Amino acid sequence: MEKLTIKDIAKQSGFSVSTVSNVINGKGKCSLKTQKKIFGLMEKVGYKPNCAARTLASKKSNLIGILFPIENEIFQKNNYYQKIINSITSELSKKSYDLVIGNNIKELNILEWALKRDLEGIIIIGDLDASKEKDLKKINIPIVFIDNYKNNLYGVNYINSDDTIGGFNATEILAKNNCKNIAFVGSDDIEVHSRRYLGYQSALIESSLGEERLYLEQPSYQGGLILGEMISKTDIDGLCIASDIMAFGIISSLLKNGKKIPENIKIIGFDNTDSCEYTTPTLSSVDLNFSTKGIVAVQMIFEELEGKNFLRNQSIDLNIVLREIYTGG
Amino acid sequence: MEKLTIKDIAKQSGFSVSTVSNVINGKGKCSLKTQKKIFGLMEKVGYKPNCAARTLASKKSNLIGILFPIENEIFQKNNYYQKIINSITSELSKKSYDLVIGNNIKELNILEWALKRDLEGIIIIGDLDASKEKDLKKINIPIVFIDNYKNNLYGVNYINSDDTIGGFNATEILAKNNCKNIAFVGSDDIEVHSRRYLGYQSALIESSLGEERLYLEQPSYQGGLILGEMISKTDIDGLCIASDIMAFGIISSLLKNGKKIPENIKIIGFDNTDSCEYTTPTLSSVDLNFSTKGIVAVQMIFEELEGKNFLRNQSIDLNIVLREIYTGG
DNA sequence: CTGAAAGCGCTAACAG
DNA sequence: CTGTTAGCGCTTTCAG
Repeated sequence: MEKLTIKDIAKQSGFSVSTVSNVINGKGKCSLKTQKKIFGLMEKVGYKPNCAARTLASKKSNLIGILFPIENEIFQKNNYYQKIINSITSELSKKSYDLVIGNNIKELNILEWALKRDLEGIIIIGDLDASKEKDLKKINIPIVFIDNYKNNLYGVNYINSDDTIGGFNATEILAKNNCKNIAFVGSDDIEVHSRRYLGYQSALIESSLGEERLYLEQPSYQGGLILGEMISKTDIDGLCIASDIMAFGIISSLLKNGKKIPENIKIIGFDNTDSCEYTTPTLSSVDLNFSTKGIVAVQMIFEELEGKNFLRNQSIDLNIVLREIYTGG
Repeated sequence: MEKLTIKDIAKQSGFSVSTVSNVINGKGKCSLKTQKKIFGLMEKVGYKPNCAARTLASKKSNLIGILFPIENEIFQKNNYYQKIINSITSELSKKSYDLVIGNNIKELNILEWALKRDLEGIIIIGDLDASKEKDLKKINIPIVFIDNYKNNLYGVNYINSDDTIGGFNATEILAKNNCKNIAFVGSDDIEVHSRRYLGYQSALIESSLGEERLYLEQPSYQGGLILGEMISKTDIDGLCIASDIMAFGIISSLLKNGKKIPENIKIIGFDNTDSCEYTTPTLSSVDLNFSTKGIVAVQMIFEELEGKNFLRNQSIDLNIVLREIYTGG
């Protein structure tokens, strides 16, 4: 564990400290020769500028913070983390930024955290306690919300899916596959579910299909089990379910009640969780493109950092992954 | 975005900078009164010491790095991230440390990363490129490997599961549930699978059950599908499968070939992925206790940092989660 | 294009 | 118990 400093590089290369610094940061103009010499030496001896010193002197920490809704079960069950984290870190690495994870979002004072770590940007997944919103206003670094549907805060960026279109498309696919009695399943508690329901409604009208059928329950596997029991006693032949987890519960109840899937009932869920591939039959589902959201979040932050910022409310296309349940087995 | 410094606190409290610093860091002895006054003021004005300055002066960055095997599919499918990250960050928050995620493990020079960020510890999940091992030797901060089974490196800590016991216990449960022809499924490529196989072998002997039956394939859903076809033509009535993902493929094939689960075949998988709860029937599985591993990793690092370190190779108990497939439905 | 010198905010001796 | 002061390693004026 050597500890080379910029002075060592200056001495060994024969240039002054400030020249080395300029070369490293691409400031001031140095001859290409000088640059090559200095970069060459740095590479050779394995020198990397110390982040703390750099941050202290320039306030550039090369650090982006991320906050997860650890108390939110839906997020926890969705393999959100790896998709988001992998895409964010790989995008950040292009400019050699690192990602710091906020300790326990409940107790964390976001403003103080941003200040003490000199964060250059913050990405927040899901909903945020209303009590923290006022903190956000005092923070003057780029902030991006992903999948937060309250988008009423001034001065921050939002990245979401167009859930209404998702509901519409899913329902339309069911209709095109000869479903005549399509029901919608969701939860009262969840904002996005109501948007998906809106899409469902439009699609019914568009397809001239009869009255709406709405089933509401807790957004859990258990909730799904309960609804599955009820639904198995109806003539419903198509289901647009706002959450895969609920869908799995419903499927379980339907199968136990002798329904055949997809012969009797065709189903499309939301979230495209990994489990969709592993159930029998496999489940078609609307993918919310977490990876893309992560990449876009980073790009937004960098753009705002570079001054070409205009705050945005961006919608990321979703796509429906069709599996057995759709194809008709 | 105010920018209070330690000087402001010193001035406002009437004490000197060093006294304030001492109070913050619990160094030297200050009267309780002084402490209360200073902490009270800090709280009141919302002052938090700047990390960069602190790190520069003391080398204490309060930062732990983590490296994920982003190229490893098995890890990606296992909801590893949230369990590990949640447990690690919550444990770190007790001492107000933060977690930094390493950019793309492939290109990352771990030593340089540790040096430039003044990391105080590193947690590495899964296998590491052999090419990076030599880097590790030059790093003199605590390093903990989780679920790396090469444990042959000197000077680092390892946290693993006792997979042999896992294989033994799973097989024993099947035997006690009247399975007479129990087969083991795994993949040649994966180190831990062979340990689980060892446990399976012992359990067969222990239960005086006939000859071993070993099925090897790619550790994927596809691999499972292939094996399921083969297995459905045999008299096997119990399966110990070293990977849930393979199990899901096998189950799919078995069901399609008219086998009833668990009536005809009882199955126990490994990893206890979320999907186990969502399949019909639900799948029993050996849980590898990722959360516990995360907590223990942090504790090991802190202990080593505090000098009470002795390098360890610690095994975390695993537990089998029994679901429908075991109960007999 | 290059060099000298003043800090960034904090810690860590070392006096008092 | 408390105050002064010299850096930590880097960036950034500002002269040359």
